[in-house]
Amino acid sequence: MYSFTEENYLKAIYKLQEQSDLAINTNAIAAAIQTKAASVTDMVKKLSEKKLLNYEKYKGVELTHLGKKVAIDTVRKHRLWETFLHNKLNFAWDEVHDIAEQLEHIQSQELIDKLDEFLGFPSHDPHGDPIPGRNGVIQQNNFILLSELEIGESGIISGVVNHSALFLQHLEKNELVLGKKLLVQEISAFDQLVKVQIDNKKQQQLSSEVVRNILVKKLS
Amino acid sequence: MYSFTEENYLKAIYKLQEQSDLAINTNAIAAAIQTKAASVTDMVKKLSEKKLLNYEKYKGVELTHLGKKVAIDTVRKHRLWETFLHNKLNFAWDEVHDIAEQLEHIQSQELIDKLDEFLGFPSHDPHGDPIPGRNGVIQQNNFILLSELEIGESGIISGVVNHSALFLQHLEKNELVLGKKLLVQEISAFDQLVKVQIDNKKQQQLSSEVVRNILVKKLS
DNA sequence: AAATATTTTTAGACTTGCCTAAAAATATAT
DNA sequence: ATATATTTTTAGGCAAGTCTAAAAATATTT
Repeated sequence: MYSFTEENYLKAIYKLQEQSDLAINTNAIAAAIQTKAASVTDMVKKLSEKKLLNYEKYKGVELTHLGKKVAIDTVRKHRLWETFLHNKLNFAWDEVHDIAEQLEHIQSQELIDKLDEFLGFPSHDPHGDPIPGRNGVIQQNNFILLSELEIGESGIISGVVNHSALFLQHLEKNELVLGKKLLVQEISAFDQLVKVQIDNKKQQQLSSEVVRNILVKKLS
Repeated sequence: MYSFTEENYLKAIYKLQEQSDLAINTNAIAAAIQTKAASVTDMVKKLSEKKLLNYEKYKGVELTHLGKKVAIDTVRKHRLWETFLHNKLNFAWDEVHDIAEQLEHIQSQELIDKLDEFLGFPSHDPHGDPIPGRNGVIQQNNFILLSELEIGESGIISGVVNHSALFLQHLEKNELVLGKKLLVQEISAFDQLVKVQIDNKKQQQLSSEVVRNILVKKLS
């Protein structure tokens, strides 16, 4: 139906559109997709002809309803494959992304439906990101940043902002994985280090870089 | 490492090489791969430059050790994915081929190793074809054609020669699936129809087209 | 408002893989 | 052995997707 490359462009534009409400410009797409602005111009013209996005010279692009549908479907496939790799094949959560980047382009609706069922219709991928449904609906999380918790408040680790392998490995090494409960005990006035207690047991100091990249489900 | 297209050429040439000991000519490859002879000439030149096969103008091609290794690895991936689709996702045995044709090109050694383990290191795919090991070794079957059994002999259905969806569906519809025991009871002198008894129960007449395409493991 | 800087697009070229049509080589028939 | 048929290769071209360098448009500064 749509090529590997087309799906990647649509997914990248979709993610840029989510991140900010500004018009999506050529350079931003080029940076996201690791290519050159000139190549992006070529490609958005083609995608525009296929009614996947609206493109006005020098103005930027915007996905059409169809383009958004294709993008979300690609995200769905990506996250289902990540879940498979993590839950069934025991890949660590920092290893699943690159392989899922390839698997997400396999063309077969039936495959995705059966994979979804095999995985037990998961709602979130190994990084806590919501998995869009068949219908394209994405259940919105009400997660907040760990850095937003006040002293005395607690939350369950439910996602990450930074998805880099380096950050994910760092979290894993420090037992900061999905499902852990964190209680904020102290926030240093001097260097903003946050002291948390993990699962009512051991205490740990977290840098502000870390607490700004962990999403938690706040416990009342 | 190698492109989708390169892997497909190598796999096709490998299979032709298995089927007959004749030199593999351009037209045969074109037919196998659904393309034109001129395109094959272009491609075999490139594969030859990459040391994946030996090519002499007007003489045909022959895989190098490296080319054979890549081909067998692609077959391994194909058959492991078919096994996954059938055993885990409940695809029928006639539905797995096309999806596996895509999945076999995913690049990740670790993925294949983990998939293999997840499946319990299967020795055969859903059609009874042997799955090459990590090392490229293919355990040879000693299966024979059902048509080779004499009256009074019996065997376990262990594979098929014809892999077409139509044939596979026909077998499924008639309970002629892997593992069934067949006892040859009668071979018509007139029309060569073979009467078999399935699993010591119901009897059935099989056309010579069918018996020439079923592989069985002969019972002593 | 003019000058400068930045962003975006165009132009032309490259690679991979495919095609058709024509030419060259090989195989087969008389 | 010559003529005919078949197979294979060459030549030239096309589409997708990428690139660099230059031109055009937009944005920013003074």
